[in-house]
Amino acid sequence: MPERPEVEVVRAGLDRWATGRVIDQVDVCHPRAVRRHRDRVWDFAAALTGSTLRCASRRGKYLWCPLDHEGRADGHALVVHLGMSGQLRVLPADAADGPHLRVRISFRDGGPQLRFVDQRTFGGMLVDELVEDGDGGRIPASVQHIARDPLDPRFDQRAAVALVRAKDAEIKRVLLDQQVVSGIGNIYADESLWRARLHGARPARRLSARAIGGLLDHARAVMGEALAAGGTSFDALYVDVEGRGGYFERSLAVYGREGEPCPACGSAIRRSPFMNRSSYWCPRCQPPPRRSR
DNA sequence: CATAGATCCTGTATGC
DNA sequence: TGCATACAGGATCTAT
Repeated sequence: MPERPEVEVVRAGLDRWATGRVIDQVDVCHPRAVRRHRDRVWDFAAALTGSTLRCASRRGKYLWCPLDHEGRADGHALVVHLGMSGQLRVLPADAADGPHLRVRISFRDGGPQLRFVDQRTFGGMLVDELVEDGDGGRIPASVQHIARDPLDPRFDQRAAVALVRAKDAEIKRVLLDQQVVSGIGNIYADESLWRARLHGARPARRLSARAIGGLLDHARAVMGEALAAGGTSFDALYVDVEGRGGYFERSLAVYGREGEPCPACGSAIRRSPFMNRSSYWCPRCQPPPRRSR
């Protein structure tokens, strides 16, 4: 469930179900799920066993829970990225293994397990060192490079606008660059661009600061609305920790709506190839720059 | 250094 | 029915 609203829904569920629980056993069912955990000296399961999970945090699309050992912070965290198809599920210990179970975490209290399920295995988990984040907080070293998202109270919009304008690339590509602004993926990029009446192929450096500011405002608004609806779920692949989908799919204006009328002007929504997937846009509200599909 | 494109997977939907 | 192709909520590595 991969963009900021969906990841935040998962974070809240993780926080509610896992905080304060002591890990009893970790089973890695597919080694690829743990490929980013590079510390061979301290293997993934051993690093977690006996630790207590602290409250769940998030930066962009990354989640993590700091670890306590024997009642004190040990300077590490369990980090999770859902990738394209990852789920964190809270399931009773006696529930059957689903088809794409990658990691199972059991707790000392014998209560519901935390299971990482991931069809395409682009997601993963690791135990990583916590470092200073420059704002008085702590963040996993592997998440340091991720920018704040537009809904983050510490998001610096002026700085983000300047960063966007400094990029020599199409605006959609910049919007998806997690080091510039985080949390936005293919759905909310297209929805934000539509609301801002900008075509994704417009060069970022030729947009005014005002236009980029407006675009970020729309990104913030659409992701806020999506979060309130529990996120966007096209199918059972994208669910919260208790297996429930979100309802924002029916509020999407353009994403996945090729041929359907634009909610603003009625023109047929277009789809064009973009980075091995698709962009959806309205030909009248979002005129493409010349020499673009 | 910065950017565009290919790549890692597994499954479903669609067309011939 | 069988098979081939396209496509999917992402990040990262690689050529240029």
